[in-house]
Amino acid sequence: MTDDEKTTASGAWRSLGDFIRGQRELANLSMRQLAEIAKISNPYLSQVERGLYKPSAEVLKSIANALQISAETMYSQAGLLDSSTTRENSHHGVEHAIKIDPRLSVDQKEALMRIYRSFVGGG
Amino acid sequence: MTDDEKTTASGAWRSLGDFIRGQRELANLSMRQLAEIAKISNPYLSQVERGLYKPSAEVLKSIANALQISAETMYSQAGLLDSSTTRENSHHGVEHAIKIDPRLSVDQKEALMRIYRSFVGGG
DNA sequence: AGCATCTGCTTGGTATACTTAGCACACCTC
DNA sequence: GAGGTGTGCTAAGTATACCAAGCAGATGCT
Repeated sequence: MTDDEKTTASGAWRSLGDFIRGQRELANLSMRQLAEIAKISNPYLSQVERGLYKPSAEVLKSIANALQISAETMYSQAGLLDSSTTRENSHHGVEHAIKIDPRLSVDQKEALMRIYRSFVGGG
Repeated sequence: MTDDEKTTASGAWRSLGDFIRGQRELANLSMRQLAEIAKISNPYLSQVERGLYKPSAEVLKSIANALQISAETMYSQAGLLDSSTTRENSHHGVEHAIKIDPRLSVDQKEALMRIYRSFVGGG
């Protein structure tokens, strides 16, 4: 590990900072302005842009919001969305949909899964 | 502010915890097992599931990974993705997924639909 | 009974995300 | 020149995310 690259703020987070700074300059906002809108402190924004800290998802979302870009893009830049999972959920289709349905209880999910699997033969 | 509802862990985070616990039970994993896979400590997982802490996006992603669900779904549950990005996930979920599954026959689809609707109360 | 081994949870500490106050330099206006 | 306002950055503190050690109850085995 070099001095340039601290354990807490290496690689991806640095490029995320660059990305944010780029977007901020593109929007013609000063650090204090953006910080104000995003409801974070300007020193903190400074550290984030230079890759010294890895901001929490909440902050990330807030910044994305302030910069008028989608939170998804932000997370993607931050490496928080895995490449494969980004767009297509068609992979697991039914099973995935059952899993994440908030209206089903655990027992109901298990029942549906069992039936579905018996239908398609797999798994 | 009441004693039941601490400032740091109210509302949305609690339901996120419930969601995680549900998924964990669905996968038949103990806390220690899931914690092991997700590379977090089991006490921490305990607190998260009970809504005492709001986990960072990294942890969220790791848990999602361990539970074999998409990080996007996780963030969505955590309220970290704005409404616009939630699109195809929970909205037409199960019914749509069943409809377009090529491995199911028409009869099987109807059966699954009937069961699903009976679970969620007719919709 | 007694020991082994699960389960989830509590406690107390460390690491780090985040803030409030303030520095140093640049560009104005008087 | 001195004072005012803009920029980004540093330093020191607080809040909180996260971990290691260990407790209490449930189950099972001999």
